[in-house]
Amino acid sequence: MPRRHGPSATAVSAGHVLRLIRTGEAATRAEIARVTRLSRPSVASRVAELMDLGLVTEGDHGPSSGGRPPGRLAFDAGGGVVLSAALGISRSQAAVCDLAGRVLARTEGSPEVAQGPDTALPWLLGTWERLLAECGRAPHEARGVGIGLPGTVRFALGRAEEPPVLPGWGGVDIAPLVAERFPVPVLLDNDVNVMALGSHTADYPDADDLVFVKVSTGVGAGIISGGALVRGTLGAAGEIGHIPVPDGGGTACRCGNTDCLEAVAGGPALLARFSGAGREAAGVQGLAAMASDGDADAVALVREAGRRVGEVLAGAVNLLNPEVIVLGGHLGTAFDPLAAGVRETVFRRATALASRQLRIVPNRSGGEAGLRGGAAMVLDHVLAPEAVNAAIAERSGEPEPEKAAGRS
Amino acid sequence: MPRRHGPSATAVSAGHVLRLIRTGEAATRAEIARVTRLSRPSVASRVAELMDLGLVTEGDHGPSSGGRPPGRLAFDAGGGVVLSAALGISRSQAAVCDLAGRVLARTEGSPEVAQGPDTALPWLLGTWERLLAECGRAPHEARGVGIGLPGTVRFALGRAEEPPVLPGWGGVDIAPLVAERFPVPVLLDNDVNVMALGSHTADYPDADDLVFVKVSTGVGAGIISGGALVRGTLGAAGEIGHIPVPDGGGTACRCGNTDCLEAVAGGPALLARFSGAGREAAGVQGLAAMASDGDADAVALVREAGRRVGEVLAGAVNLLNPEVIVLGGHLGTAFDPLAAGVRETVFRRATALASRQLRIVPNRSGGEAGLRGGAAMVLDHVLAPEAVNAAIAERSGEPEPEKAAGRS
DNA sequence: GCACTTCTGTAAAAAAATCTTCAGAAGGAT
DNA sequence: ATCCTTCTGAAGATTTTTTTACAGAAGTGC
Repeated sequence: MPRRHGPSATAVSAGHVLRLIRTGEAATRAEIARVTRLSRPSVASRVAELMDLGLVTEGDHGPSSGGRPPGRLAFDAGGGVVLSAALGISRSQAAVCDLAGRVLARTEGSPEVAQGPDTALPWLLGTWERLLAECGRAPHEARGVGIGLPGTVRFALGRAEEPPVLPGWGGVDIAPLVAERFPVPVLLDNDVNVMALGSHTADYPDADDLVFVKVSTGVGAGIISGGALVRGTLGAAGEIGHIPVPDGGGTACRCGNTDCLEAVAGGPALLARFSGAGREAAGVQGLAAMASDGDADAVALVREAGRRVGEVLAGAVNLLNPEVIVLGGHLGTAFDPLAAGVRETVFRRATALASRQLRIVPNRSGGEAGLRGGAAMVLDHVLAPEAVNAAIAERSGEPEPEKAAGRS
Repeated sequence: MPRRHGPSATAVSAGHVLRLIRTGEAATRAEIARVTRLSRPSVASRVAELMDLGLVTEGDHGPSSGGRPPGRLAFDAGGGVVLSAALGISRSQAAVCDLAGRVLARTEGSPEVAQGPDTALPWLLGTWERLLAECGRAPHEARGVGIGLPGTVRFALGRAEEPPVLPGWGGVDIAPLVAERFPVPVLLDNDVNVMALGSHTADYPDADDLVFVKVSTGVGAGIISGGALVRGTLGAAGEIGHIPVPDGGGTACRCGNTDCLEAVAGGPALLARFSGAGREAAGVQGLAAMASDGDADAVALVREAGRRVGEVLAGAVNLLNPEVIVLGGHLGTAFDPLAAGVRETVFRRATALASRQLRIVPNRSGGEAGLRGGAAMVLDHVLAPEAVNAAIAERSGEPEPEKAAGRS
């Protein structure tokens, strides 16, 4: 049966072919031709374009099925890099990641971030350049930048909401400042949202309904629903730290309310109770370490915190029906006691249906969740079929396809 | 400057042109050409295809800007219909809607639905045919079917989850049964989800983060985040009826738990308390009507119910940061007292940031929310650019573009 | 009333993309 | 070792799509 000419009913672009290769749906030219019903030359042309962009490489030969073995095509994770950062008051991280989202080089430290973008941004840009050199990459190889920072961030606007958690960052248009040095897409989001994205992409890719909970000094959540982040109107979605919990005992929270989850189960509250019982711990991390080591007092405290977090999460489970809840943050490193507490209340308070498929799992990315998430965020954007097609068109067409003259 | 030939960097399909016309971004051929940077003949050809499909009509002449006035293009809402249904235990509705989602003809009643699809489906199909005849439309003009039904529905699977709220409907593949009579896309979802979609599309189209709350016999919510429905793994998202409320007094709920929102603020609970105070009402609707008329006892009761609902919604606000909360359902018709109670607690318990832009508003669609939502659900699907392109390709190409022979 | 401007439609030409055909490469099977 | 099968690349032919060019239609303004 001769195929008809011209584009098929469902046009298959180079970006679409990249998706087939990335997801493993088709690994050789012949396979792509079969799956897409495109002719071999068409496939070859698209693959060549992707190779030009450095997004695809020809790997080892595949298994022969009786004839010449196919050239196995693979997504070229090394064909570029993305820059990633996780900013925080007590800790900041920066990394260079490959196109698969793997961390190639990273740094940690430098708390100058709390002094505002004027001092933090130069540090960040310089750090990225140093990290690029460290792993032998040129700055022009960067294809995108993903940044997570505390507080509510207007993803669409690319800046932090007022009032900011990080002093001085509110209302500042950060993306253009970064783009001066790295003229590529710059994406920003809330730190926990980014961690959720990282956990989803790196550790639980099949869980399209995922809630990432960060339990550290503060308590926050990043919500992924149907594979996409839930951000809310102002970017304030996932702020579970200030949901009131029953039997809070009237504990005052820094937000002005009482019985907030954070005031009851956050790091400072636990540390205060720990020292009230005559024990001492080196911060939240120390407490988590002691709980992991089996210290009875610490375990009890963390488990109780888990119960409190679980009370709020039960509501979230009923509301969102997630598939997995990931426990992250410093207290999340003491996974067993924390999860025990969470499970206790979640499975008691949530409806049978909403919790039927629910799994409560650890953050497998450890301290890299934020960095991986930043990379994943911008990779989603940069590797999307439309973006890839646009990149191909730009490479062989006019350099600047200026916007239409009509109404914006 | 001469334009270059061939497809532009961003291919603009007929489906995309339809979107421009539907959203009002471009209303004339010349305008489309300017916006898309397509040549006039290309635009004309795409417009002609859309006219062939009955999706676009040439309306009255637009205002002249010094020369021949442009032919004003408009989305042809009358170029087809969609069938919509909102099934429930005590009430079922069916409607024929135009392509703008407006209800052309509707019926209400017939509680045979509780006997399972075997008896309800024939009624539904027959009712649709009757309604089609009523508004002078042929069955083949139907382009899609959207159905909302109580309980958790697996949207992707097109059937209700076990155990079903509607007896006999669990696990039944409903879409194929409907498609036998109407060979068009058949979409199913939870009734409240569908109402949320209807409220979003018809009444609050700018609110991309919306929570629709139905307060009737049961209490449930439909969540729209970023313009898309939040469904959850099993389709159980939005089941707020069984979130435990503080100070519930140990009220037993039919689900087995205690202090569920539904057990405290649902219709039966309110009616019981009303009659306990020596008053009588004709069901939930009657109670709502009395509250709307200013009956002091009824108002107090509804307002108290609003407070209870608000306690749960405060958590949802912190979690999802919606822009609007729509109060629907029978009790929602007593909007003022209900909203007063909801506002009271929501704005006390929710964080300042999450509730800063929050509006609590009435369901403006009244009893049509479900019907409009069913139409909106399937229209989203049928009028999507890809679907439109596929329809055009099918019309002038091979009738059955059989699937690729490769792996599924 | 007439020139001008703007918008729309048709036809021919150019460009792009696609497919088919042919030739070569590389391993497995007999 | 030779044939066969499968996969890949290159050139030519064909189709589709798009653009340019031209002609007509329908208002406005002088």
